[in-house]
Amino acid sequence: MAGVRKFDETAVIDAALRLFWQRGYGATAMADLADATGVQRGSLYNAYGGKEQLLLRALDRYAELHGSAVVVALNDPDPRRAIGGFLDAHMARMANPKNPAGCLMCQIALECGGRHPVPSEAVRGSFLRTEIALCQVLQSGKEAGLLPSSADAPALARFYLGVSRGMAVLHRAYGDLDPVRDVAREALRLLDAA
Amino acid sequence: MAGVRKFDETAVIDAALRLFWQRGYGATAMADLADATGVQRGSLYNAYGGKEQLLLRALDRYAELHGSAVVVALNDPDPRRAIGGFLDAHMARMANPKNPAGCLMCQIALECGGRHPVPSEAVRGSFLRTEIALCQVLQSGKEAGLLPSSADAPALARFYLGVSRGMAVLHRAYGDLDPVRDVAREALRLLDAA
DNA sequence: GGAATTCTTGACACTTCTGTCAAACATGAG
DNA sequence: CTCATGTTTGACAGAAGTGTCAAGAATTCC
Repeated sequence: MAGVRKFDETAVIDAALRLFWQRGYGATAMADLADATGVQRGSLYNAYGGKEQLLLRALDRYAELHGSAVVVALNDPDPRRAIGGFLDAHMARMANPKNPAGCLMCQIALECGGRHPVPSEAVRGSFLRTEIALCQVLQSGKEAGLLPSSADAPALARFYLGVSRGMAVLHRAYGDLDPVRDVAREALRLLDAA
Repeated sequence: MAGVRKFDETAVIDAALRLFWQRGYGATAMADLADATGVQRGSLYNAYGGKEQLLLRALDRYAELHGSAVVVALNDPDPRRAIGGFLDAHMARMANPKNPAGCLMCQIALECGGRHPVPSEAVRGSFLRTEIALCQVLQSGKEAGLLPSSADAPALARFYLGVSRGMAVLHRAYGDLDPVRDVAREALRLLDAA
């Protein structure tokens, strides 16, 4: 193999991740990416094929960077701690001033919904995987007697998924973490109830 | 006043509402609006000034069309019924196949966050008003003894605001109302607990 | 009816974006 | 050293978008 790639591929994907997250898909131009990375536009097309593929790579990278904390949290066998950690992981991401506000997945879900089937499907898959992981924790907790037998694990999983998405929207709209903390705290109380 | 406006202004705003909701702000071109309404682009600029002002009008119209049901629901003195009605109003909007998926306010909150201060502020104001209305219902309910005195009305208000936003994101991502219903049902249980 | 005022229309200038390509370049294999 | 292969570069073509404007059209007021 001759003609070796000169730029740092991870740096390019990270820049794409950041720009798509900050500005959205449509408002991020290939030229912005070229500016941010110092890589020529032509090279980006050569290496990745186009903007949409770059978005898909960015979505994967996002899951890799920010999904792992979520997965770790959900490994806790105690559902209350697991869900608490799940919400905390989201809040930690939002509290980090290096990250843009909100959540890339929500951003893309809303912007690309319908109009860009491929990234939409990727986001849907990510949501679904989260839902399943939440459901497993809740189901196990129920079987271990840590949750009342009346608890509806699939519905609760969707609930906490929805709550986490709502937190991201509020963070983006308000630019403040306080309301987000309130949402998480109240949401968690649902597991204490019984 | 001579030279009377020929087109139906409400129809134009409604078309703008629909397009911005469906496609987002950036992806909707003035030409799309011209096509959708049969009004020439130049007339739209003459009448409204530009795209951003049209968005603001659309946001107002959205609040007028879809906010009233929410307000009515929150007039109920029983907080549980009020919040239930609040969530139902959102679900009724999403269940209507004539409406695009999700929620225009969320769409704009995410897309315009930071980059377009004026509409962002409009959305933030709408969120804030909802929060206040929710808080009042909860506070009154607390004072009437319909909620435990331990209930944190401002936090619960933010919680239900966040839940409603999360429901919109899930609706947009999944294109299905079932997960949304689960979220609402579980969220409402928080008021039963005590 | 005439005049003033406002709206409409189509065209224009300008900017921005996407995607492509040929030529120049660099590097590893033989 | 030479060649083959893949990368970089800068330019190009084309599409789409925004906002503006002068000329024409229509309508109300006097």
